[in-house]
Amino acid sequence: MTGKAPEFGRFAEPSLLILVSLSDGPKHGYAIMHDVESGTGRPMGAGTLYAALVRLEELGLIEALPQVDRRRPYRLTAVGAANLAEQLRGLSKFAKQGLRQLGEPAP
Amino acid sequence: MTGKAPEFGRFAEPSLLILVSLSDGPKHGYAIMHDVESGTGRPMGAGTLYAALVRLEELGLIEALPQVDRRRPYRLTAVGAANLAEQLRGLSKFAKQGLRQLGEPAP
DNA sequence: GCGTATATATCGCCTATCGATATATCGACG
DNA sequence: CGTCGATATATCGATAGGCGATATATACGC
Repeated sequence: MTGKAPEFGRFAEPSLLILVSLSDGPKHGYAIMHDVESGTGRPMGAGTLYAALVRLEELGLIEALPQVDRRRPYRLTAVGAANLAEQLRGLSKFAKQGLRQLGEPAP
Repeated sequence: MTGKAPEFGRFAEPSLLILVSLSDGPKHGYAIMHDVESGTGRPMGAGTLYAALVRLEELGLIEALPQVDRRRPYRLTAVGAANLAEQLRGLSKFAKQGLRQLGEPAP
């Protein structure tokens, strides 16, 4: 090893990170950025964030709330919350299955 | 529900799906394809699969086993297994957190 | 008034994903 | 024995989306 932690292109899926951040309650972009960063240890680029917000809003998974000062808060829609829950359940099941197959003790 | 489940571009991350499939034991490409498809309900394109296999082998996460007839089996390396386990643990934790924040009962 | 943190927006590069297509072999079945 | 569908791998072109850099503007501390 050369000292650098192995970085094999880990799971990112920014949209999902954003949705989870919003599941905590409404937030504006900059707050989401920091929330995600503190949760995953790695910063999400502004480009990634705002582009993803636009896409998520177009899909109806999140919606904009009235702007306060410079802040443009978003919140999960009902559809977004339902969709997120479904994905997370699948994800959790998927992770458990993988860990089981690896012989890891179930958390 | 109106019958058809909404399909908002769900979590895919083909590489991870492949690694999990291989955590079950060595498999060749075609078998992985069907394994993943039966696990996720959606087929993985051949292009995605074979390109990902090349990448994963280059990264040392999987390795090729001797060819049998037309089959080119792969298996997880120790590094691959360790890396996969780490990612899955993170994923599981992430999913749990999200579900908790959504008010879903812990599975 | 100056620098730093907050906050949003946009641009271009580049990688990975996807669907389609090609090729070849095997087994079953008439 | 011929052909059809399943098995199996390989490769190509189009495109979306992630990433980092950059721009802009305001608020706050000092």
